[in-house]
Amino acid sequence: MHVDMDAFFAAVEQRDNPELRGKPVIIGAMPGGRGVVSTCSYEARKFGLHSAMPIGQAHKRCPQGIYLRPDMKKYAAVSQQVMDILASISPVVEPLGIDEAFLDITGLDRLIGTAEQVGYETKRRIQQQLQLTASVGIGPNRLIAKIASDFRKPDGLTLVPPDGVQAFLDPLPVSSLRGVGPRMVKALEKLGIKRVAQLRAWPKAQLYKRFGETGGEHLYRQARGIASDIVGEREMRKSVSKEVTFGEDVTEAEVLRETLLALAGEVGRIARKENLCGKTVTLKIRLAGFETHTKQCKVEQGTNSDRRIFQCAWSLYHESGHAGRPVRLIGVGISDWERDSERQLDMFVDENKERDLFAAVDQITDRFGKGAIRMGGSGNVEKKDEGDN
DNA sequence: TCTGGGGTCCTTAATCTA
DNA sequence: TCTGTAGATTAAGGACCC
Repeated sequence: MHVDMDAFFAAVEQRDNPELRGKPVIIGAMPGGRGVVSTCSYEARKFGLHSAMPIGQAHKRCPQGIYLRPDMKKYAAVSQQVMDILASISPVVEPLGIDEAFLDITGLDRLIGTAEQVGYETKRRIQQQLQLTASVGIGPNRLIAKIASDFRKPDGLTLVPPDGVQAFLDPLPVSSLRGVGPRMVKALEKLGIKRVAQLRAWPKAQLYKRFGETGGEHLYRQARGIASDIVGEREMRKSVSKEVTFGEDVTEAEVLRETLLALAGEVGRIARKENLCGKTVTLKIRLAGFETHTKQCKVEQGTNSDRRIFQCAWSLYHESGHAGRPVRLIGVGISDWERDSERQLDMFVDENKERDLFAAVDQITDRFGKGAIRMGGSGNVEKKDEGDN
């Protein structure tokens, strides 16, 4: 089962401010500045507004709308309440972003009822406890459940039985499928493919030829409703990053330096809070004209220090060859986490540099196991790069 | 005309390594 | 010890998602 909150940010604001109810509410950038619509109420959607629309365009179409900046702290708190309710339905909940989640509802018939009854009960609890509506999709796997929750929005419930998958998918536009965005839609349209049924008619070999092994396989499976039915925990994050778009393009090095320093501080703070040390630092810049570049460098030892992150990013900026050009956006991130065992081994080797090499090898083997080191043919000792040791 | 911020995953080309 | 090569890794860009 997939549960998706309706117009989440806007709905929370409307719930908490009765004067906003029934009105077009737009959460995102403020008109006049740079930015896009994050979420908007269904009243605003009547004017053609939608997520990711440039804020100027939105304001043109709906000048009477109420424009608000997002209050992420508040939404995160409400999100936690939603997740708690979902946890009261099933022990297996996999959050997906702030406003949606997958649930494994296998075997709940004795406890709550049929799959459909589980869906309605979930909606009822969210409505009663939080005064918010959610849309629910139920299917034999993640793909079908996810598409189904989108099928009757807002406040909808769609159940697709295993033998109804193909009939459900066939008439849908290919853009309903996961990973099919504007670019892929265009590419498929060129082949005369607009709906899932048309996609399904294409042989696997042809799809492989046009979209590569990964892309082709992905399309082939999705057109047939084949996907994983495993609901699990959320995996560990793979990167931490912060970026800002300036109100006006910036050329002065001092402003960029100060900004980068602040961003590196934010990244470092989050990494330290989550006990993560990254071995790769990435600088992102977007120049006037929306020309975007990233540049990364490796650090010998994983880091989450503000200073170190900033130093790397700042030298990357100078190496980039873009110094002096007007900058629209600047950002920095870290990734490629250092494993704990890796750090311990590095520290141990550092401490023992001056000692007899072979005595050190014995000690390392004692402490970290035989797999931790390997002797090279010319007698050099290398750190082993795989395995938990 | 305008295009945020925080992510993930894929592709491609260059480089390293067994 | 030298050399060609397959496979892995890295760096950058881009598509996509919420």
